[in-house]
Amino acid sequence: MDAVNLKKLARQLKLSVSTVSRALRDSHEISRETKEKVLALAAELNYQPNPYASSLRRQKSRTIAVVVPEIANNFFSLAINGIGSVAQEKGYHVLIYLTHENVSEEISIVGHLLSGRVDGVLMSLSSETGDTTHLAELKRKGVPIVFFDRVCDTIETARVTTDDYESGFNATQHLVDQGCRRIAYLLISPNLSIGVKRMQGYLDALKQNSIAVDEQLIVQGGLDNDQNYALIKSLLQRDGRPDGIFASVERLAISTYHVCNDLGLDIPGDVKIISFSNLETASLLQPSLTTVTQPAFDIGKTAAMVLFKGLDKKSAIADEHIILKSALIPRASTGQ
Amino acid sequence: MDAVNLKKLARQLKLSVSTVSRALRDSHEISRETKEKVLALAAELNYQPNPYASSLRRQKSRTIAVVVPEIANNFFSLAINGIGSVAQEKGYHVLIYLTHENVSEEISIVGHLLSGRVDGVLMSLSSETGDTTHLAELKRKGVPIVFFDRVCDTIETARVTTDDYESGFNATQHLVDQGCRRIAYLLISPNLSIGVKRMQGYLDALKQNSIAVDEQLIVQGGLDNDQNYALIKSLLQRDGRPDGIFASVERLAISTYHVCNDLGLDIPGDVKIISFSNLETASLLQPSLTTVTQPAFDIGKTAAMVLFKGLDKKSAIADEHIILKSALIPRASTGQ
DNA sequence: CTGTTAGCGCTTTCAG
DNA sequence: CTGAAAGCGCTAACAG
Repeated sequence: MDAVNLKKLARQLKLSVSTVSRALRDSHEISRETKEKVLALAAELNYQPNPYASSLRRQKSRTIAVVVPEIANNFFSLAINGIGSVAQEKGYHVLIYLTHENVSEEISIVGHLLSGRVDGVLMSLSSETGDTTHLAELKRKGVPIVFFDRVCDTIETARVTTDDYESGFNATQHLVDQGCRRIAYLLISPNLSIGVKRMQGYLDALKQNSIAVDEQLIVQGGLDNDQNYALIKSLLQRDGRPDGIFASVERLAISTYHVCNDLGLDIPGDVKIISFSNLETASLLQPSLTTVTQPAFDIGKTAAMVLFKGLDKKSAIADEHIILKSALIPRASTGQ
Repeated sequence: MDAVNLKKLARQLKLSVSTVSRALRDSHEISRETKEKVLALAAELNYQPNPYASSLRRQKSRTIAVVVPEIANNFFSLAINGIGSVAQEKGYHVLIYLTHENVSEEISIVGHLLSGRVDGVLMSLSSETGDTTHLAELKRKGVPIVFFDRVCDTIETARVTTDDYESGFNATQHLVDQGCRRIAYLLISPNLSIGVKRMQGYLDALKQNSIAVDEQLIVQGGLDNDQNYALIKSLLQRDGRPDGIFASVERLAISTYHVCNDLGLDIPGDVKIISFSNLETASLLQPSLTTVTQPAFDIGKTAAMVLFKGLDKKSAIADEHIILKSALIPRASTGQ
């Protein structure tokens, strides 16, 4: 009984379904009065077009998928905010898929996306993802993809990241400038573009300062916080303990704080720490963390804009790499 | 050329479209060999059913909407995780909508949801939401809704929250037990069920301890952190400064920390603080925050389960209030 | 067990 | 400017 559809509007207005449809889409080949009548009744009955009928017919859904490893993570939350802001403005709907840092889940999700459910995909890779044939397949099937943050360089499409190499370099240089000579680098996965590029910056900064690389100081953690805690603890208990630590992700910096706390190490007296982190979290830490802060919201927003530009023009997404600058912030200010 | 659909499979197998359809849905009225042949070809061609055709025909989309005020907020992120875990298991897709704590956005989103795009809605109200006719309308149109955390008591449907009243009471009692007598209560909106119920617990706890309520100690902040900072600062600079503060949301506790820091007030020496907060954030604060921790993941999971139960049975969602216990944790442990 | 048929609600030719 | 008709891909009667 409820179901307000075109047929009902047409019957009530004594018009054909197609005329009503055109009037609602503001077609130029409909008279002004007819349009007004149609719009008026549509508003009165609160007509909502059936999105699935429309999607089926037009072969586009005005829906995009956002595929991220996790959501309880300030970076991804902010990025999703950015994506949402432009999606909403463009009248697109956003489906969220979480891989939980898990390739098999990622593959299964990407498989679903072959169905035409979405017009495009925004994606940040899981830390387990090494092989990328599932992504190549998605691309091959013509689904527009834009990668953000954790990108895939082997697929010809747009990537949006921060200046990972430069900020890795600068972060390391910052520690050197503070007098550090034994600088550790913490990462969570060798698969991830971000960890690798930031590390390249780290290595080059060391070289430029004529500091020998000590493999022992490069620590690869994982997804398990307890394990990371243990790894970092043993790093800080070794003789020849590092005097500086560069954490390539926030979570590792937090574990480092906990370790220092428990070992009674003074920050920054005994060990200086710099990390990729968002400011809010950093400002909670005492003494506050020196951070490299990514413009997470803007990364999401930019990635979405690039995708929509492609969708609007119905052209393939350009194979470009957009790099947004992150900021090195020596000390997060506390309150205001 | 690509488009693998039922017609193509049928042609290639010399079967009718309906037989193929039934075989894929594992109907019991199809022979085993036919099924196997169909499944084999479907797998080979990597057939993905068109979700929109199916949704249109069946009038259900296997999609739910999650409407939340924001996403860069640990509680909602975790709740969405919980929702996602059960949605994925049930084969449902999750559309995310953000209201940004804004009624007008909420109304517009709810309006979209009248279209039949989703089979059900999981929702946490914006802090501005006073009038709820848009929600009543959604309910009236037959869209199943489950509220979680920030619920709407005037709509007959399921609500999932923590024990807001009890934990408000216990939090206040905890401060009294610590020797506090001038206990302030911080909230962000008088519209929100959570703020009100927690406050009722606060008031009753004071009464039970024969402590007079001082209206001056009930501070209503808002969405702007700077303003909250200022309000809390003036609260702590008054003569007759509170000796205990109960923040009904994490964000207000963090502002309180910043104020105390800047005013040189010792926590918990000068003022004791307890707040609804997640443990991870609390453990970053020094000295660590005494918290009331909500089972955010489980709240999301439970809300989703209640919704899916209704969808499975095609019955209306029961008008029930499910209450999950939150935990009062005197001190977040640091490391590990 | 399999096929034929009739739509779901919408957009879009093609005719007037 | 408006209408009639076809069809997007799938499902579900209804036949056989």
